[in-house]
Amino acid sequence: MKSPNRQFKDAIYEQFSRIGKAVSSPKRLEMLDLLCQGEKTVETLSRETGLTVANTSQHLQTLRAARLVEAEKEGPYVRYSLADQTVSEFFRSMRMLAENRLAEVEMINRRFLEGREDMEPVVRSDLLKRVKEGAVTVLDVRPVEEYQAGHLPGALSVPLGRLEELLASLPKDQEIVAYCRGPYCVLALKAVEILRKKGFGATRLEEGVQDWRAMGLTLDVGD
Amino acid sequence: MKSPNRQFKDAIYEQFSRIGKAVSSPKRLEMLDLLCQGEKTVETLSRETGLTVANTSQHLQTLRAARLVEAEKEGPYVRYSLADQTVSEFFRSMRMLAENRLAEVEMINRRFLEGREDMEPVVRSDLLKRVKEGAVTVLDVRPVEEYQAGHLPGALSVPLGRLEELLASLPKDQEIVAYCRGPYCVLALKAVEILRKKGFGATRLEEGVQDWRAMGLTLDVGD
DNA sequence: ATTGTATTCAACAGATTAATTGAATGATTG
DNA sequence: CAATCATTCAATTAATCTGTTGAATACAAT
Repeated sequence: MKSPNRQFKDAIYEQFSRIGKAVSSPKRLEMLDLLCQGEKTVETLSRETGLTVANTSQHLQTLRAARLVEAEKEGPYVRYSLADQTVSEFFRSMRMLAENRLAEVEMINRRFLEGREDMEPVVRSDLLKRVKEGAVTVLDVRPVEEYQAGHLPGALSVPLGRLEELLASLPKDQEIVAYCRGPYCVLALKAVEILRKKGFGATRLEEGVQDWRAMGLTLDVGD
Repeated sequence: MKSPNRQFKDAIYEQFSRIGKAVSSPKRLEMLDLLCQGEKTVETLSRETGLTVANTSQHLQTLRAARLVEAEKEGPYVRYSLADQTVSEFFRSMRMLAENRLAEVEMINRRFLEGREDMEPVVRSDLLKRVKEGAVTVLDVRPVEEYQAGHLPGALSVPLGRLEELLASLPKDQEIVAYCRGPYCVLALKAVEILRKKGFGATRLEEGVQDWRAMGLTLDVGD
């Protein structure tokens, strides 16, 4: 009974909604965010999200059905990764829409950061220049694999768990800037807390590598 | 029992998912797409989408709860409009992700366009220049209100319903280009069919005004 | 073969959602 | 004041989705 025109529209928007359905679950969004940092196994994602492995696997299959991620068997593991760089851009545009439009996001942020107000994110405009001049040390405090998948030029890989043991190799008299996965990741926050307690002049960089990429800056890959 | 860290993450992704939930329904996406063309009343949207008015109203409230659209009472009507230009950009990024990643979209498109293969979209690179030179006539075949909300510089407003009566005023010897809401809108397709039947040299422009805006081009507003 | 590990499948209960219907609101017009 | 119209609300049903559980697969290592 439907006109071909309506059939066409229904079919098209039905397809579009596959993307929407895939990103309508908080946990899937968390996974996508993690995958934006680099590929990960089911188990890793399960640990990071706090879901059971079976549940994680199912969510990943939902994401795969929407073609947002891809799976690849590697040894005993299955490695999931973003299907495409445009997925990362889409996720970022969604994140920014939420930040712009949903006042709740800022409220939650503020409440969580309560008592760490002094953690103002540093200005990033001339950061790279200062890194090159050796005037500042930039730490990538994410897991090593994520550092290898892409990091800011000149940044050192110092996973949060190994920060304490690497403290000795850091310059006491120089400004230190730590970054992690982005504004909603706590790794850099914790790193700065530790560094300050030990007497370092440390600040947090709010942006993650996705943001740098989106700003048109090139990233270093590997070691 | 949950760590504050986890509570924070859950809360944040919960917020992000509000956007995702809002765009997880085909009908809501169709509405958003329509609202990208300009503000509309509940009734108009109901007519365009083929939903009951009550159902349309409910979907609009879902969109409003996610802060994607805003409602404003105007006389006996309630006018809904996009909350923000970034919503339009987000929708576009979602549309393009679907086009890139979901092969089904192209298949549906091709099947629908079957038999109109000659409707190849025109190259747009030098279109505006040729419009200025008067070498080509551009028709905006959407409803007048949408034309007024924003249209290509130099385009004439010729709503599809009034095309027949306006045929006489169109140049027989000149190239005519028709555009509408975008690649998934059929208005321009129909316009071109009619025009060709009457002996005009007409082609279709696949991009809609959102695409032009995204390309950084300015639009004309009003008459 | 057997064991162990990573992942996936299948089935279920509980929660959420979409569409329908009919009634209610609320403002404007006669 | 009554009537009309656009919109919203409330209640219902059918469908879909999430997370859990326990079993099944696939594949190395022993």
